[in-house]
Amino acid sequence: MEKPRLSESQEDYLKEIFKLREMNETVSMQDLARKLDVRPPSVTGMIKKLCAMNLVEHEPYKGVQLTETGEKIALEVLRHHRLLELYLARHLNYSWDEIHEEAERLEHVISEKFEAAIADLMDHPTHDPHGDPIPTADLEIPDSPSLAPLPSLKGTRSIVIGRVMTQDRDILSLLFRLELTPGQEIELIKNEAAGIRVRINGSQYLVPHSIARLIWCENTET
Amino acid sequence: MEKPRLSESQEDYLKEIFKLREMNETVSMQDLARKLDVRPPSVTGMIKKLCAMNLVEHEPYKGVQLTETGEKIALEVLRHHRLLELYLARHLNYSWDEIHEEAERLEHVISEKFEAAIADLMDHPTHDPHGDPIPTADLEIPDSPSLAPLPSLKGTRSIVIGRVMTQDRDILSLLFRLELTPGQEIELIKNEAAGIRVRINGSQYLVPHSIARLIWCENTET
DNA sequence: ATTGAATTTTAGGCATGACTAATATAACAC
DNA sequence: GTGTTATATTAGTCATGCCTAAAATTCAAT
Ligand SMILES: [Mn+2]
Ligand SMILES: [Mn+2]
Ligand SMILES: [Mn+2]
Ligand SMILES: [Mn+2]
Repeated sequence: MEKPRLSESQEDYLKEIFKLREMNETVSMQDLARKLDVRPPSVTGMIKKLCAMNLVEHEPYKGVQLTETGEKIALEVLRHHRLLELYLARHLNYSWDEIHEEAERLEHVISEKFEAAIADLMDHPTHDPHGDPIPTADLEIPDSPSLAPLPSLKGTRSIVIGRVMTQDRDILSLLFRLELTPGQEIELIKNEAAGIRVRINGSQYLVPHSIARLIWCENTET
Repeated sequence: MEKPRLSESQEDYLKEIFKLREMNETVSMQDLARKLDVRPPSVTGMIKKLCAMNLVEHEPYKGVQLTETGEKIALEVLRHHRLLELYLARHLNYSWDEIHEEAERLEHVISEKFEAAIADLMDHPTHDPHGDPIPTADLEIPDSPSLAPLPSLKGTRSIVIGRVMTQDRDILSLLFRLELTPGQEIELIKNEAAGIRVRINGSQYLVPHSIARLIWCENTET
């Protein structure tokens, strides 16, 4: 059993399969093409290779799945990514919307030593600035509070944002200005046709559904 | 005039040409092949491309030279590399012999934002842990004290190490154990056939010529 | 069951950046 | 000057990872 180091592309494929699997039941070739910003034939080719390496399994028209080994690698890359995001924010004064892009490149390039160094420095954090869980050093996903998308919450009450499900710079920068960030306590006023009305630190907003559905909150039963 | 981002390979070629030029009068295709650890035909091919991009000039059997533009890029990469080395040593607890390898990969991947962030954090340093000058943000080489290789120094006197001319991990780790690092004051005892006899912090060594010639010292005229 | 649409794969190409084997050219020693 | 050696180039391959155009397959709706 060799360990021939994967290419950046291959690492991104595995990582993306993992992330898509977290959301959807099944991961299609097209999903991958969309997320990775390549054409479908490229996905076919790469998946074929990853299959041959026993990193993924593929049932045509049914979906792609990671093998044990493939998942380990995906988690390794994800750990790099999320540790880096937090590090850039905390230690290098990156703003909320800048960290993803930089981490996307660095994740493939840092050594295990680098990973360990920043993890130590930050006291082995469990979540990144977007609320995404950071896999532990032995590649387990840390426990997270159970979360639900903002539009699914009923009643009028006070809740806490746990995670934002986007990496889009424009949306992130908007969320930041609206103080819609993980850890923030918000008051649920009313679920209206156009969006969710909330109060945050005194001021009231109507958060459009397109945005509200990206905001997942701690699901404290009333 | 486009700015199509160079590949890591191309950046390494430019950087290596610059570094070789600092030492030797002329830079041959073979020098490059050796340093970059590729075969000569690969160099021919790449140099041809870099010529077409107006980043280098090449007179066969005479040598390779950077153009203005090529040199700017080389300095940019070199700045990344040396800032990173210092950063890894200072902020992430890397040892002297580990920094080069990591910086070699990171240098191609960090953004200008990252560069500026670590430069700020370290108060715009002028030299890396090996004593190599760090090009400034506007890509000038900072003034360094005039240095000379240890074996070339005459007389018996006290001098200060300014720079070590190697990136070899084994040699670096040796130098570190012997306290032969930039900033270190050493006492020149005698230039012998086998090497240079010196006293450092009380103890005496015979530094073999193969190593001594890598140690450049501030040339304080007696 | 049939048909039309969506999904996926095949076929064929292209750019990069390496390689080996063979050839050409310059430099140098006599 | 000639011949030998070091240096450089050419020619031809290969692996990656992407692409477009076209064909195949499955799904879904009637
Ligand atoms: Mn990536
Ligand atoms: Mn994140
Ligand atoms: Mn490099
Ligand atoms: Mn250095």
